[in-house]
This record gives sequence, structure tokens and C-alpha cells, in this order.
Amino acid sequence: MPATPDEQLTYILKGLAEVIREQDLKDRLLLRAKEGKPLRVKAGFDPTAPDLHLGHTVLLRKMKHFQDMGHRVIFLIGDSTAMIGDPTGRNATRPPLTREEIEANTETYKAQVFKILDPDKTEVRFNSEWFGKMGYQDMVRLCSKYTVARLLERDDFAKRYAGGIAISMHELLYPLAQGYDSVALECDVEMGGTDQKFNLLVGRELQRDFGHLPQIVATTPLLEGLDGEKKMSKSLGNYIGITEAPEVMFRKIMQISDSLMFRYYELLTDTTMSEISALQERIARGELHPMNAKIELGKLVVADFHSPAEAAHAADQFNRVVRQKETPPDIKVVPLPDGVLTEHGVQLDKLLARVGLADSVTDAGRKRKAGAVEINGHRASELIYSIAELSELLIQVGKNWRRVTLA
RNA sequence: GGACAGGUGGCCGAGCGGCUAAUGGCAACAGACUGUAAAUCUGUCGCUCCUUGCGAGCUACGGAGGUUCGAAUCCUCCCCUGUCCA
Repeated sequence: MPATPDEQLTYILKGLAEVIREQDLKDRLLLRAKEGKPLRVKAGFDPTAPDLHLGHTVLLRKMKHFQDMGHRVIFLIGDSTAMIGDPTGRNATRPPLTREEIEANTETYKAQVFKILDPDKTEVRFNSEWFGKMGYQDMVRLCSKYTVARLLERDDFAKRYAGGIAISMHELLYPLAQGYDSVALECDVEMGGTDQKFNLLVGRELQRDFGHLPQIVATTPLLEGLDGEKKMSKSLGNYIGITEAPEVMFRKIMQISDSLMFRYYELLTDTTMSEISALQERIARGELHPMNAKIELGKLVVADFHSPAEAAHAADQFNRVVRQKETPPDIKVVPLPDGVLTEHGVQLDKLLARVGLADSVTDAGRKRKAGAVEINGHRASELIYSIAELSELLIQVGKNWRRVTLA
């Protein structure tokens, strides 16, 4: 439903952290509408980490909104820039990925992003298309278009430089390369998280330099991770992956704090701001238990990536397993490993380590002595566990379970 | 090329010849509490073995050698990082 440029602007601005510049976006919408062309909206992704989490979906959802307005989204896979990786302090050069790895990762990406994006309005591109052909002289020419001082304005670089922390040359290339992507793709808009602002702005400069119209920069807020403090990221482990099982997703949503819940409502669902404040009021008045609001959130999110039926099932299972402490239905069944049987029973520490309930035998001993081990419903703190007359051991350590069959 | 300062466990950061598997913080894991949570409190937090003990052995403080009864701590060379000077 191609709306008027003004209507489009309103729809697009909702939920964006910042647009540079709003007037430019308005002008560009008008210009392309006049030409009868869709806007080209790009966002880049690193091919080494094809596991998307909810943090990425804030951006993807927004890209989808551009598609809803009839525009074209470019999903750029930075296969060349992957050698650098967006500088965040580590300065290792990563080995280039092989063609096979890139293709495998691309497929994984597609399977994930098309849960949100419309494949018909999406172009999947690789920056090796242009960087692969670039020679030394081209690279030098590109470098001549930006100054060291300007690169050092980047907050991350500035801090490291001031703090005496290493910055390798190739890291400085990353913003330039990302900016050049926009030149090569002739982007009207580039999107990214607020942490990408610097890189996105470099694109504007380079485009101007190459005689193109500078892109509009649109940033989305960074989603806080499950801890509610740091941004959601895989390496911090505070994430919810979009391919995770319904039950896992649901459980993780239930883990977030009550205040974070509203942020998630805002950034991860289509619930409007007024609906969200209504929820907050009802909770404040005691009409709605926060837990129930969170259960609703969990269902909404799970339904987005799975189905409403699976979401309901996940909620139900959560209620039974976690709240009523029933035994989970899908416990991993493993046979008794070799070498853990003694004449009086099984050597628990080894067993726990072998079946993956502890990191090591030493770790298993610690957990056992700390009272974290439960077998067939009873705490087990002794080293040797007698298995006379038993056909299986139902073992729980924290939130992990194993069913060990005794042959 | 020269002068100086550094490189410690997942991360930050103490230690500067034995009492050090190495203080402390963060993260993580388990227990208690709860709404399932958050917050809080408690405990744990290199690996292996066994007779599970304030047990034994192994591995660990950038790398390789050396001094010493004994080194994360001293010496030599090398690698890496930063600062200043050229």
C-alpha cells in the first residue's frame, strides 16, 4: 500500500533511535516517488556469526517496515570485511572465509532473516563483489578520501588511542570499507544499531565524494540482553536466538526483569506505546500480575518465530515444569557410560561429568558436595550411589536433567 | 634506530624468591528466597586419580633457556603492546 511520502515517514520514524537527517529522508522519499523507484535500504551483516538473536530483529523488523512501504532492502553480507570484523578492541585479523563457509552461512542467514523480511523485496549481496576486484591502488585511492583524524573521532578508536590500547591499521579500514559498500550499492538509506552511527556516517561522506547522493542514516536502539544491562550479544550469553526452541525462548523471556519486559514489548512486538502504558498502569494498580504480562510477552515473541500453537504449548510447559516443578517431558536419555560402576554402585562424579551434567569430574564433585544433585527425587551428596534394583537414574543438576538407563 | 613502561586464570586486576592453584572485582555455576524472575544472601569457581581427605599427582602467571634446595617473582635472549624521541 504505497502511502504518501508523509505517511511513510511517520510509519518509518516510529521506533527508530535516530535519523540523519529527517529532512533528507523526506526529500528522498519525495524524489524516488517522483521517479517511481523504491528506496534502496541497506544493512550489513557479518558472515561469521549467522546466528541471529532478538537484538538483530529490532533492526530487521524496522527493515521490514520499509518493505511494507514498498521499498527495497539490501541484505549485505560482509564477506570481505569479515577479515577485519567491526573493531571492538580485539585486533586480530581473521582468516578469510572459504567460499563454502560463506555459502553455508548465507543459507543459514536466509533461513533466519526471511522469518521477518519479505524475500521478494530483498536483495542479498556480498561485498566481495567489489572488494574482490580491488587492487592495491584502488585501496590506496579509497584511503585517500578520509583522514586519520576523522577516523580517530570514532568513540571506540578515540578511547583506545587515549588509553594506550592497540589499534591496528586494518581496523581503521573497516569504517571505510563499510562506507564504500554504500557507494557500490548506491544506497538511499543505511540502517544499523546506534553503535553503528560512525560507520554509517562515513558512508555519507564517501558517497558525496564519489558524486552520489549521500545516504540517510537510520539507527535502531540497541536491545538490552537478558541481564538488562549490557546489549544483547552472543558472546555475552545474554541472548535469545531466533532459531531456539519455543520452550527455550519462552523460558528466557520469563527470566528478564519486570522493567525490561516493557522494553521488550516496545522493541520486539507490534504492541503500541499506548497499549504498553495501559499494561503498566494495570500492573501498578494491582489488576494485572507482572508475571501474566510477561507470559503474554513470551507468547507473542515465540509466536513470531514459531507459531501461536507452539507458543501456547511452550507457555503451558513452562507452567508445569518450572512453576509446579514437574519433571520436564523431554529429558535426554543416555546409557550408563563405561567406567563409572564400582562394586557398591556408580561413582557419581564421573557419571555426572560423562553425561554432561558437569564440566569435569572435579566440577561434579563440587556440585555434589554443594547439594546440587538430585537423583530420582532425592538429594544425592554421597560419592557412591547404589543402583540396586533400579532400572534408571533420573538426575537433575540445577536446570539440567538426564535420564540414565541402566542396561 | 634510541629511551622508558608493560604482558598474570573467561575478563579486569593484585602479588614481585618459599606460607601462592595464585588477594580482590566482574562474569559463570549451585543453594536459599520469589511470581518462574529481578534484587538480596550463602557457597563454589584449573584438571586427573583414589582409600573423598583441610588427600595425592599434574598443568598454569607472553615464549625459550638459566640462577636457586625452591621462581609468577631474579638473570639472559626472543616475541608482543603502549608512551616519548628520531
